[in-house]
Amino acid sequence: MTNANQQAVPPGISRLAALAPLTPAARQALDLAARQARTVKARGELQVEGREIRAPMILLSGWACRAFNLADGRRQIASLLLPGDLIGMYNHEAPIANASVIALTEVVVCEAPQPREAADLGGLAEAYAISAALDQAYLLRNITRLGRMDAYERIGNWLLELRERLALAGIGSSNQFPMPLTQEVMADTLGLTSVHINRTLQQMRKDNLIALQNGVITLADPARLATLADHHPACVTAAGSRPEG
Amino acid sequence: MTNANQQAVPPGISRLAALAPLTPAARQALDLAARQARTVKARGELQVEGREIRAPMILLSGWACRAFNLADGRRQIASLLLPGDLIGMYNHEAPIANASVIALTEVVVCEAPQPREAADLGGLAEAYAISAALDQAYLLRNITRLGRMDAYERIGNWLLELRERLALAGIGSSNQFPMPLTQEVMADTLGLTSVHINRTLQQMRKDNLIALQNGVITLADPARLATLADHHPACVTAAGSRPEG
DNA sequence: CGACGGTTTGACAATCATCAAATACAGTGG
DNA sequence: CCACTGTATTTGATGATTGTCAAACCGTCG
Repeated sequence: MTNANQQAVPPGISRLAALAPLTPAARQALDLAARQARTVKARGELQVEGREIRAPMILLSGWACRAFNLADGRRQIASLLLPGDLIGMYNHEAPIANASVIALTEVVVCEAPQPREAADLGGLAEAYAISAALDQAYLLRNITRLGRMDAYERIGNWLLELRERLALAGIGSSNQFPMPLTQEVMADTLGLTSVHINRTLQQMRKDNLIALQNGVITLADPARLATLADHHPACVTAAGSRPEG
Repeated sequence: MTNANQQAVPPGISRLAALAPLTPAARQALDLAARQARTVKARGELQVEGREIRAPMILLSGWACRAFNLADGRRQIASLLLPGDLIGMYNHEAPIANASVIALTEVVVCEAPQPREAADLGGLAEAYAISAALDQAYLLRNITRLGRMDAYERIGNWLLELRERLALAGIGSSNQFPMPLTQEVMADTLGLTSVHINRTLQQMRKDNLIALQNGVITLADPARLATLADHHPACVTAAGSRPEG
């Protein structure tokens, strides 16, 4: 049963399963879809702004983003897409992509199974809905970061958010996780320049808040960082203790 | 048939009807819901961050926002809510508000009818879905504004977006619309200070791009402004020429 | 008239961007 | 194994956009 293409269970599937209890049928639909996976190299376009969306996708592994380019070359990454995130999932007819989706690392994606069939396919629709709500919550947080936080806070807050999101997909531990992004990409995500990212990261290292080795970031004192950067975990449903506290 | 509580058709209903073709039944459900309207004064809270959402609402008239407060008093308005916008509409169980929703002017809201009954209730679900997609599109744009535009561009881009959104609800004309917000609220929306908003608005007046009298803003040259501020209208569906060009 | 919220103005400070170059690092080919 | 190339990180010097603080002004309302 092990799939040659990937590890036993791609992180993306783990995340969806963690969002809502799935029936065996739903789980099977996901596994089946994941078997039809497609690999895209870093910098590849998963979705083109303004173009009609053929089918929604699940990001099984790797990092991607929704990006915008201004006329003069400035770029803003509106959100990062991590394993388990849905790409181009809309509930209306003939949806058009409202952003370009770009692979930041090599990524693996598959088509997202439609939950409509067979009485909701057991919680799949619920998982999608929770994923959508989380997506929105993180967009709102990103707006707050960009609008009202300084560079130091932005980075700190953002790192804690990454930890939280990656944890859902079973990636990383309580105080460290992979960081495959260049400082330039971080800059485009946080609305800063790569030079300023670099200097601020150095400061955070001096302050013994973070450490970075071999593409793995370590948060030395997440609690203190959370206070400094005004971070609170996202929570979108009161049902069970499902998403996380 | 005219409703004592409101004008014949509240702008919020017009917008939803403009998003997707509604069957008479759907239309009737909306009109019925609108009759149970509730008025909230400026500064009133429509939704409290972290609290469970009882029922989704439609903003029938007036302006509101989704706001965040940082520990030290800084505030960020993540998005404005205009007539026809949906408040707290999620598709999962026991949703929790991920932001505070605050009335910026006196607003009128009603409960949003559930589209699930009776075979989708004729396009109501479609209208909701398109509204959700537009909401997301505008969040992404706001992120781009905050992350990569200077004060002048932010304001210009934002004004054009307001014009576009208000037009859907039948509010304003091709080059002017009401502006009930204080410069302080504009500042919290655009990630600036009210002082800087004030100075930048003055500059835009000198440049003959905008004029402001009695709470009505006039865009003297929307095309030039669109070029300066890198603005492109939002489009979320390829179906018909529905939302707008 | 006085109080109040909002706008406007001025002087100054600070964060962050810009420009340019040096350094480190990884992969490639000789 | 070592130059070689390209990308990413780091550093320095300088300037611009925007924030901060404080006060004046203005219209409205009681």
